Amino acid sequence: MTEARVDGRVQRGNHTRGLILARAVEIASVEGLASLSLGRLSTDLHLSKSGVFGLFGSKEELQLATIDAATKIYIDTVVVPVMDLSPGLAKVWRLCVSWLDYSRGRVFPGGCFFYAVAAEFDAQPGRVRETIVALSARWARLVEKLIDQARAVGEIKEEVETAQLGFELVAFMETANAYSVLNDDVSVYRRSRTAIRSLLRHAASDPALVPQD
Amino acid sequence: MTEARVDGRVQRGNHTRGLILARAVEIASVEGLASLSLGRLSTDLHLSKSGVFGLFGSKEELQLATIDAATKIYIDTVVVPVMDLSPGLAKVWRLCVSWLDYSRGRVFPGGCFFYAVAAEFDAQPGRVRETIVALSARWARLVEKLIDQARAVGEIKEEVETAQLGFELVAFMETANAYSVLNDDVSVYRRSRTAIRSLLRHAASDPALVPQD
DNA sequence: CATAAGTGCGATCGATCGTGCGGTTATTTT
DNA sequence: AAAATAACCGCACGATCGATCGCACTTATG
Repeated sequence: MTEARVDGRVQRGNHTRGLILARAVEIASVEGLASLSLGRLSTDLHLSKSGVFGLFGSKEELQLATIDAATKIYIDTVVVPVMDLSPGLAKVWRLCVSWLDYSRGRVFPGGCFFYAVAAEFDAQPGRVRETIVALSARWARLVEKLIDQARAVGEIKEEVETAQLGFELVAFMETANAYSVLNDDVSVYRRSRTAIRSLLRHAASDPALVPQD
Repeated sequence: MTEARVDGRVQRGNHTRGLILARAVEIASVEGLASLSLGRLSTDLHLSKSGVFGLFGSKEELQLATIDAATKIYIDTVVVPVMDLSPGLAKVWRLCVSWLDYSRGRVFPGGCFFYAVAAEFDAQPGRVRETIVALSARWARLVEKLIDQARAVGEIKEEVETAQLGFELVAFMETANAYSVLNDDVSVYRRSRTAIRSLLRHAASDPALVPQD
């Protein structure tokens, strides 16, 4: 504990970076990563524009850092609470419910951060898009991994295609988010749960394995 | 034919507006409506910035006109070719296939125009968002109308919920577009067709009513 | 024919954008 | 103690933004 520094040079920088990114994530989820402006951030946080700029080096680095900050929040909110469950259909269901709760709870004020930035950069080459592509693939792999685990414990029929089921589950989650944000309506999350439950029941070796709630 | 004017005052304006909007929908589908700039459009089309501005009156009017132009293309491409089919499950299927073809064919270079702009403005109040909300609702009503027609001719089980099935169909279409654009991969359209076919077969009073292709 | 209306251009405006430079201050390293 | 490093600021730059003029030209309307 003797080596613990109360407030060092780098510590202070990281703290400021955290403040900036917290605001940046909010703005980006509502108005997009392109609307992130140094002037706006510096004004909101009572910092100098050059100060904000210097902490990230460029606008693109700021955007990448914002994605990184959102990813940490996303993992903590959606993934971590589910990972200690034992493998099986219920775990797949819990992950979907966790995602829908994350979207409905507006962890990011504009709904799912990644839905917003993916739609924004999906056709614009560059490091931002590459980063989003990688995160999207990572999310798909996680869903498929839990499906395969459920199959491994005999809770999913052998003939079910993992990638196909994963696609369908993700489709219901993302569309619920999109519809809910656009129409400012939370009732669509019920529809999404219904659809997901139906999907899992059809895939299950025993329909009773899918939780009710 | 005596009253045919070669190039009148209003005609000329409408022609120029058409040229501008044709470029505008391309840009907006890739970079978003916010990236539509008067300077960019005027440079691309060899016009003056004030000339472009004067034809629309404001940036917001340009954005709304762009949405309107995209809507016309969308209806002609996706909806019209399907509307003369006789009501039934096959018509629902054809509409979905038509939409997937529209997305895959990159009628707009950035994929579905409305997916892009909806994600961009879904959390930003204003006339643009209101317009998108109305168009989204119109699309959902169309899908539901065809489902109800199919039920009326006895091709869909009575217990199937129209709005629920509509949500699920739209989810598979939109997610295919999103995934395809982000990953520059067309194989996901096969997945989407498989998912939609499965949905319709489960809803059908007789599974054989759903076309193979 | 006279007048109104619309297209289109050039110039210009205030604002905002990302970026760079120089300097001050506090902290870490040598 | 000296030097190096990083945070942070004030200032200014070139570029671009949406918007507003005045003006020339063409066409529609009375």
